[in-house]
Order: sequence, then C-alpha cells, then structure tokens
Amino acid sequence: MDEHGASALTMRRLAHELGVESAALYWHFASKDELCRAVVDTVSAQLHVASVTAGSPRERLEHHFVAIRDHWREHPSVLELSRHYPPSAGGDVSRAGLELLDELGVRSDELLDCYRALSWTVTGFVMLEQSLATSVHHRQVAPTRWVLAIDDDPGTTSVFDTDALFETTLALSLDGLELRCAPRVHPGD
Amino acid sequence: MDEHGASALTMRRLAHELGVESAALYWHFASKDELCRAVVDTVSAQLHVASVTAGSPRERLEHHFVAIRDHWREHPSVLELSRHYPPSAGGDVSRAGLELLDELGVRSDELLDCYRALSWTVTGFVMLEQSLATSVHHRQVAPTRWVLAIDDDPGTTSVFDTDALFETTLALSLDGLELRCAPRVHPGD
DNA sequence: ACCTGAACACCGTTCAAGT
DNA sequence: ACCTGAACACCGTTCAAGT
Repeated sequence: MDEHGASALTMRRLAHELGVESAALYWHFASKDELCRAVVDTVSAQLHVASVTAGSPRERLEHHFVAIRDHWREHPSVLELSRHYPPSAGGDVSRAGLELLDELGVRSDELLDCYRALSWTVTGFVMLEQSLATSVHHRQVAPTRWVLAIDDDPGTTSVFDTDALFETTLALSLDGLELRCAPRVHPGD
Repeated sequence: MDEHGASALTMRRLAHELGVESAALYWHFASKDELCRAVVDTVSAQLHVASVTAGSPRERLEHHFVAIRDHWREHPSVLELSRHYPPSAGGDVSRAGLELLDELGVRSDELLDCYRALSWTVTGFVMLEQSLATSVHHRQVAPTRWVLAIDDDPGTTSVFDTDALFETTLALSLDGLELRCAPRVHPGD
C-alpha cells in the first residue's frame, strides 16, 4: 500500500498476492472494512514513541510529536485509510504524551484537553502534508519543499518547506501551552 | 454528497440524477478526477469569510478560523474529497487572514509561515473532527460531544466536546502567536 | 455540439460446493 | 477449518454511432 497508494489495496489483488482466491479472504475478515481497520490498528500499534529522557520537558515534547509525524510519514496510505477507520489511538503513546505535559506543568484538569489539541494538530498536519502530493497547485521541488502556484499567477506563487512549517506549527502550540501552565520564564534567555 | 457521503458520488448515479447516461458526463469532464476537482474548487470558492470589523485583531482572527471550520462542517464530504484533490486554497480568504495577522503585529517575514501554520491546524482539526463519525471507538452523544472508549476498558473512557477542543486548539496557537509578535500584554487584565 | 448503447476491465460480496 | 468457482450488482472509462 505504501508503495502504490491506498487505492491499490483490493481484495482481489491482495488475494492474488497471497496466492489465493479473493473469496477466501472473507473467511478471515467479514468485510474489506474490517480488514482495513485491522491494517490501521496494526500500523498504529507499531508507533512506539521512544521515551527520550534527556533534555527539557519542552524538548522531549517536541521529540514526541516529531516521532509521531515521522511514523505517519512512513505509512502515508495507512494514515489515508485511518481517515475512514480512525485508529484506536495508541494508548501507550498518549500516556507518554500526557506524562510529558504533566512534567511541563500543565494543570491536571487540562492535561487531556491539551494533549488532544496537540495530537490533533500534529495528525492533521501530516494529513495535509501528504495531500500535497496529489495537489494540482503544488509542485514538489525537494523532499520537503513545495511551490504553490495557482493558475500561473505569479502573485500567488510561494515556496515553503514542510519541515519548517511543522516546526512553526508545533512551536506556536507549545509556546501557547507553556504560557498557560507556567508563568515562569526560563532563566538566562 | 453531503447527504450520502463522498462515496455516493458516482458517475452513473450523478448521470442518472441529471436524467442522462453516464457516458455523457465524459463530454463535459475528462474524468471523475477532473469533476471532483471542480466540485472542490466550487465549494472552496463559496467560503467567504465575512470580515468582521468589530473587536480586537485577536477576536477577529478567532472569528476567521471559526468561520473556516463552520464552512467545512457544512460540507463534510467535500473536505473528504479535498484530501485527494486539494483546493486552490481560496485566495481571498488567505488574504483576509494575512491582513489580520499583520494587524496583530506579526513580523512581515513571518506572516505567510504563521498563517499557513494556523490554517493547516484548523483544516486538519476539521478533518479529524469529521472522521469521528466513522470511528469504531467514538460514540456521538450530542452534536459536538463524543465519548471515547477502547474495548470497553473503563480506564480509557473519556468524554470530550469538539467545540471546546477547537477552542483549546486555536487558543494554544494564537497564544503562541501573540507571544512571538508582541511582548506587550493587554492592560487591565 | 451533445448524447446513447454497448462493451471492457475492474470492484466488493455471497454462496453453494469442494477438501 | 479453509478454500474455489461462479455469480451478482456495482464501478470508471471508451468509442462507435446516433441527432
């Protein structure tokens, strides 16, 4: 799938690749729906965010979400699937994230809401990032660099780097987060 | 489509609804791909963010993104389509947004990057919000209220409101934004 | 210029029948 | 328990042929 896109996942094609007739799959899975959910759940479970113990809570939080982005970038078509079959939302991963927010000083009654907000921001970002590949208005000029041009109107032409954009997106949210939990500023900055 | 989902958009079905044979559509559109792009572009163009002139730049910025969220919530299946056929990204809308960021005091060399970050955050949010409807693990208990329960494990059960979550998501980013552009705080707060 | 009819190569799914 | 073969009702797309 990650080679040929989510649309390449076909009961007939999958069966053929397994050396079996397509009807045989229906003994193992009730429907394609169920099979897709299993795929999403399996790949979601592979998302193990290594708990970095070095660095400030803020830095570890950044690593946390960078790891999540990287994971989905490696499995673009599964994220595409997960739009229709949302994952069970890796319990371990969110547990690790919640702990980091706690260390950062987020009020305990805001922990869940804040982590969800950050998590959605990151996941949504990766979804949009991956949709660039099929955009008529975006042209890829490097692995993470894109030029946006609408109808060759030079007024709308602009270049951007998704790595830089992700950094900005994450930085804005985390800055806002630090602001609301600890009115204290890092010394020596 | 917004009634029966994006998968209900079928060349044969559309043709039937127009009282015509499916092959006839291919005189007007080269492919379903092109037709979908036209749908996305049309609905994207209908996104007119009313320029609220009252309130602080921050408040108007909030209105701006609330309007964008509301628009896509009214056309869920089109946003679903736009994952594969990204919109030309309403030029007027982003122009209005950039102006608001400018008024807020964002440095001009950061304007584009910051607006894109906010815009992606919001759009990604709505995408995820809409995917809840098909989630096996989420149950809708009110228009914007969901309960998350994984395998009936009471330890993972939690309720959340997407309106509140959106507010948090937006607030975090905007707080971070204000922090980086104007080190001045509102008087009398 | 615009549409039909029929065909082609695909889908997901079901189900009797095989082993 | 696990699979096949054949069928059903769908797809998107093409293309000669109609008006």
